[in-house]
Amino acid sequence: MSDADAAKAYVLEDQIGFRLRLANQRHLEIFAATIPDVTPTQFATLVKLKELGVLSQNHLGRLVAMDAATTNGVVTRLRNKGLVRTQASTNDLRRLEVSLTPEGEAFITEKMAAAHDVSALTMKGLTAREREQILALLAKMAV
Amino acid sequence: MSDADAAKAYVLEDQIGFRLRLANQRHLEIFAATIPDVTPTQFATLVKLKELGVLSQNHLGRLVAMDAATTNGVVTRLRNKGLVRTQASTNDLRRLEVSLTPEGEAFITEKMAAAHDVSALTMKGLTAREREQILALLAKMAV
DNA sequence: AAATAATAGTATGCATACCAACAAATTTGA
DNA sequence: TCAAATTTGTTGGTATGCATACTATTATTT
Repeated sequence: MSDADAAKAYVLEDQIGFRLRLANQRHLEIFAATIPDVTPTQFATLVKLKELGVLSQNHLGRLVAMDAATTNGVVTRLRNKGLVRTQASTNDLRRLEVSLTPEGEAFITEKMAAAHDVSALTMKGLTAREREQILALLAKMAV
Repeated sequence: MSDADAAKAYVLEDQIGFRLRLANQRHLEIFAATIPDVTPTQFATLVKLKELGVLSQNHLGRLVAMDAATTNGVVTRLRNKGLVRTQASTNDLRRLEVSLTPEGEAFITEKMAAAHDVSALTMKGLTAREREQILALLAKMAV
């Protein structure tokens, strides 16, 4: 193979998209084993509500980086689990205000340590320095 | 906040799972804009077929890191697009042999440069050194 | 040879995740 | 003021991605 061809070789396993997908798969697996009650997206939604209190559904979705359609489904499932409640806004009749139920509050508080474990387990094979590096590089990439 | 509490702070945006999800979102967006005809998973499947020729459906799925149910759907869609064909194996009646059609061959060849562009664009904000680092760290993480 | 285990593929259900189209309400601008 | 643009939320469609359950076939073990 000439140098010109070598530069063009496409090795699937070496592509950033493929490796991101594998890393994501691993993280999802660890999350499901550690916190089986909710999904990572659902947990992220609860964390934001815990942090900021009452939020409109769309605003909440933006904070968790989900589009409106996805947010709708996530909120519905959290409501079915009794972790979240919704209420029409009086100020703006378009808005649906989402907030934690007492059960949701208790759940997120109880699972905090487990959530830390998930992050630690996902990066288990990396040194402290490497963990900082990958977090920084991912942030830089996803500007 | 005390030091003990500080050690427990859970900032959603700093978690590996959240950043992986954002990076993946960015990659999917770039891929869809650059190669709108197929998805990253479908493309990966075509790449493996181009590389190895005829493969059983399950084997193909393992090479692309998809479970059997997912692989089934991907192959069905690629077949509907005319890029892939399937044929029952004569050796092993359980097996379904998957291979590229001439259209699939032409497609994957034609889109090779674009696929390289996707990877480059996804890591656009990183230096050459940083690109190597993130690829190495992701591989190390997803052992 | 018969029973058991393992593998390949299919089908269904659930959960993201995005797009596009739509209706209702609010904000903006001429 | 009032029409246009924007925002909010919903719905339907498509595509992973996993779990589970099931059939058919092949391999292994007794």
